[in-house]
Amino acid sequence: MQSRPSRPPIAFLLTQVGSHAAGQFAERLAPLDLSPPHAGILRAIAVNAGMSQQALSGYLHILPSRLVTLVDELQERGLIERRDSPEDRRVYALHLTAKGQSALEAIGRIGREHESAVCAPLDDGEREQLGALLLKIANAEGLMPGVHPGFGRMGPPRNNPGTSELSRGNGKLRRTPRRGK
Amino acid sequence: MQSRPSRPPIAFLLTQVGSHAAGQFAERLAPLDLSPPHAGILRAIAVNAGMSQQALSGYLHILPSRLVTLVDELQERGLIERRDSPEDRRVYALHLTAKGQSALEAIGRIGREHESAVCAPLDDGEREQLGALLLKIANAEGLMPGVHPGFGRMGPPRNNPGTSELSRGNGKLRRTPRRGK
DNA sequence: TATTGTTATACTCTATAACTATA
DNA sequence: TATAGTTATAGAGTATAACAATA
Repeated sequence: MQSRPSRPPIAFLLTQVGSHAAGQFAERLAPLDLSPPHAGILRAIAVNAGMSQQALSGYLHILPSRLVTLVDELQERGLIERRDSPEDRRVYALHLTAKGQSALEAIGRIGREHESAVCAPLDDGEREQLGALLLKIANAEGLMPGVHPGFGRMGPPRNNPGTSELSRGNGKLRRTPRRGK
Repeated sequence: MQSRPSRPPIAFLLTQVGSHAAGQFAERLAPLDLSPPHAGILRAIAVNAGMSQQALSGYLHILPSRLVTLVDELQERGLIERRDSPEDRRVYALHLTAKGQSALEAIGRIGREHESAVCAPLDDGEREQLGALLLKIANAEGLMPGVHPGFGRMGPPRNNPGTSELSRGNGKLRRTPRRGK
């Protein structure tokens, strides 16, 4: 009886390869000085222009409190705008700027590069197979089509923590609240 | 010309499904009050009994400073021992206890459950295919067979942060250093 | 009273530097 | 001087509570 070479469990391979792919994507995004959550936000706003931060929070499963920071960063860099919603003075309507549009296109190019790199060892038939199998699992688990994975910390190598161009930096963002009673 | 239904990019599916699988595994592990890094450490020590914390750090890509805490937690719960190394008084030789052995067996059972759950929507042939395709990518990326993915924060739902049974708790662990000059 | 965006706070993980004991 | 284990500290993500403005 010849024992077939045992393969690692599929669940383990999925976690390992998925985590690696996520890290690679974050690294490829780093030159744009954007993180995966930033990219996810830009994409969501492009698809659904004018959406509120609450809606975005629910869609991307990012907590509202964290969204404030991420949206601030994108706004400071001129990629998105917070416009006042005409009907409800509590909410912001989020929109891409022209600069945000071209950033999104750059992200698209990086995404295609990334896809090629990840799939490099597979031929066309194998890619077709793998896509179908993964989609089957994703559907069974009830995962949403455009909705990202866990963005939180599986990101890029934080080599110089705190030296990022991102992070804080405050120059009058956000609406001025109504004064007076 | 009929457009085929476009599938999400494979890289994206990998990240999404992999992250979800990792989260599920962490949840299944939670009843044992163990985290994925704990499980990885127990497994590594079982395979390579007597290894040092440095070796473990390199093997699992967990920083030595973080390993101290994780090893402390496993030792407090009687799953592993830090034995003095006879040749070099600086290093600890890490060993599983009997309790650690049975914990590892419980982890194995959970791992098999997890594997079944993840692969539930696939038949035997599809599992074979998927395993082969993932392994091809993992090899191309130079990922090590037993070596974990990014354990860091894609874990279980931290519902009551700080109320975990784990975490701190100090009752004389570790060697007493040589006194006197 | 409920909701949107926001601030404040606590905990965890990551990463680096520095320290102690030993080599 | 170099190394193993440890401690200290800073940064970033997660999560919850609370608050002001508005509904």
